[in-house]
Amino acid sequence: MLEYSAQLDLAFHALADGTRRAILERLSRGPASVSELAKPFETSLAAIHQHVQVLEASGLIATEKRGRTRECRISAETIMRVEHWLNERRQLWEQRFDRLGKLLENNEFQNMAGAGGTADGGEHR
Amino acid sequence: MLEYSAQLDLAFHALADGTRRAILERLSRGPASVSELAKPFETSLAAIHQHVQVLEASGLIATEKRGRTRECRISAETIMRVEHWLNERRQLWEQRFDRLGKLLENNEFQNMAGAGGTADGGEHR
DNA sequence: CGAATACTCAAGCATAGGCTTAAGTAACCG
DNA sequence: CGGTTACTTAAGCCTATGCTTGAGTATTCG
Repeated sequence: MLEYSAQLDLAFHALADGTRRAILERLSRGPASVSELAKPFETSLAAIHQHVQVLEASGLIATEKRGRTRECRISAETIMRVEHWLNERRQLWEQRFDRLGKLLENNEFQNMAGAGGTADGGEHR
Repeated sequence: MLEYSAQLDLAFHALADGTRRAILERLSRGPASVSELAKPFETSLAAIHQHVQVLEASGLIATEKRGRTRECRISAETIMRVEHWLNERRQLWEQRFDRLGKLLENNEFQNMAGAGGTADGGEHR
């Protein structure tokens, strides 16, 4: 199994392309074959096939060959992992922001009896 | 202002690199200068500076020059936009999955009086 | 069986990415 | 003022990406 960071590399890289995101949007509405996925685009089928391969390697989709068509469908796990990573960072940041907010509030109370304070809650480093 | 899709391109691309994600992790714990960000890595300061530029262009961080140092800090908006996009896709997918689940349940009830059905809830296309 | 369909694979090509080294440039420090 | 610090810029290099075209290969249909 790939290490966590390498998985995120693949997933974020896969998501960093508008065509691939459009494919995901299509698939979030239900499974489709490669040529169905290709229809909305002007690029070649081979190019879409390559995008599908990138998406599958990232774990964002899963595919299965049925006869001569390949059915592609969204896979939940990876998108959840990505959301989880983002969520953790954001929460860390928000916690810090809340603490900073409270600090500033306290400063304001203190400053009510003094002169205008700095705009920056200097707890840097 | 950049169009939405181009913003996502930049953000996901910025997130698709382990070094840049590590920088974000560091910054989610509080602002830092470029050389502080560079310390944990073996790469050159110039390389880290380039990563910082990519992150800033994506909107994931904001920076401000103070004297001869540049203070870098997380910026919330973009990370929230990215989470929002992922969340929407996942919800679409989950809705579909729920409907499919209910369909399969119904099939099971129907199949209790009949023979073994197909494993696939064939509502494809 | 033979044609059409639906990928699949392999080269080749142009651009973008990430890194390095080697200069700058702009504050600070003594 | 001169040296150190902290970026900043530029050039070059090598790899990775995304796309195309031109073959395959496997299925399905008449």
